[in-house]
Amino acid sequence: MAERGAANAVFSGEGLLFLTDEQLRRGIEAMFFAYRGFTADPDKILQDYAYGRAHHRAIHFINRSPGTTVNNLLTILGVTKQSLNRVLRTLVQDGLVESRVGTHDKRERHLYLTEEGIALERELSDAQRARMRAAFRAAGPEAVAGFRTVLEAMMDPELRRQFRAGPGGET
Amino acid sequence: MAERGAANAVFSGEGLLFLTDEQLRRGIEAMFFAYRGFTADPDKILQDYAYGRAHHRAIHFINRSPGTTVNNLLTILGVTKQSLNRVLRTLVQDGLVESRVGTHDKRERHLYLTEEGIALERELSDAQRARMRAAFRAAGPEAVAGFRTVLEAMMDPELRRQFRAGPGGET
DNA sequence: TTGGAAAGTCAACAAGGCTGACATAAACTG
DNA sequence: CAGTTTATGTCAGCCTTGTTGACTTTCCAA
Repeated sequence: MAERGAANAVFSGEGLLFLTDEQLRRGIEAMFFAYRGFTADPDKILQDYAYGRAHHRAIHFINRSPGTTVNNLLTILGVTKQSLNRVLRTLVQDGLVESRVGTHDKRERHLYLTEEGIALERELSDAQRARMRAAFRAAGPEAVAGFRTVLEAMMDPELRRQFRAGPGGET
Repeated sequence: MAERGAANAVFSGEGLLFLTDEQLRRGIEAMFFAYRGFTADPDKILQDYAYGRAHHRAIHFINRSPGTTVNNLLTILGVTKQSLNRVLRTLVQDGLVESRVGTHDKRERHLYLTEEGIALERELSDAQRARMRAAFRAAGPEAVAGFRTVLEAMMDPELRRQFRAGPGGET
């Protein structure tokens, strides 16, 4: 296919970046292949525990924000409560997650990782961080900054807000 | 290029980038949230056709490499042939994909998009490219270069090879 | 020419999304 | 206080998409 000209070009101090359909297709495939690598290591570990990605996500965000409520988790994960509940139930039953009734508001359940939960979280995130660290080192600091900038720009506005707010910000 | 500082730091001309666990966690979450945005638009369109992400992936890679075989697709998609076959069957039945018996090797099926398949591919990729284009424009050319560098570094080596080879290269 | 390998298909099962309906307890509101 | 809303949990059932196992057809090499 022919490259499109001015309509899809962005000028920078260093040169011209053509946002041709072909360039964008490369970006799309890069996301697809990279995400596979991104999840590969945790997925392998999870098999040994008979858990899936859904469990990993729950464990990750409970670890990030100990004491977070079910509702907070629902917002961040973007799944239905039935879906999350199924996962949460097995994690509580297996003793990886503790669910405490709220003190302020007794309707809420505050979620914490147990010692065992923390151990699995560490095993999973060690693997994932190792790959991320290797990629960041190989790519260099400026590439990492660009990586983050583009990823942020790709998020839905509401998710971007959540992301920027960080662990403390999910009221 | 970067020098190593302390165990988790990388030095660059512009400053110190600490690869602390916290920084890496931010990178991990950025991938998670960005992938959600990345798939959001096509997912919405696919609902109208009662298709899923698996159909999108098949359509994408058949469009990228017309005449590719089922086996080629399997390698790229990283699923079992049974899983792919189910998706392919519905696409063929619905008249979006044509499957031609190989001339050279009659065991092989060569896959092509029909006119209708091309139309859906365009609708899906237009949506996905629009978001990618907006993100690339907002982030700027240097960020885009960094984005690609990090994503490549995150891929499994075999997938990275596939990615770099591009449409012509999946022998 | 025959046995194994490769490509593809069909069947059945599991994980993890989804919706809808409903229950309970706590908090809030008029 | 009565009625409503909110937070959570649960049951039932459906769909997509991953898996393994068994099978057919085709190709190729000993």
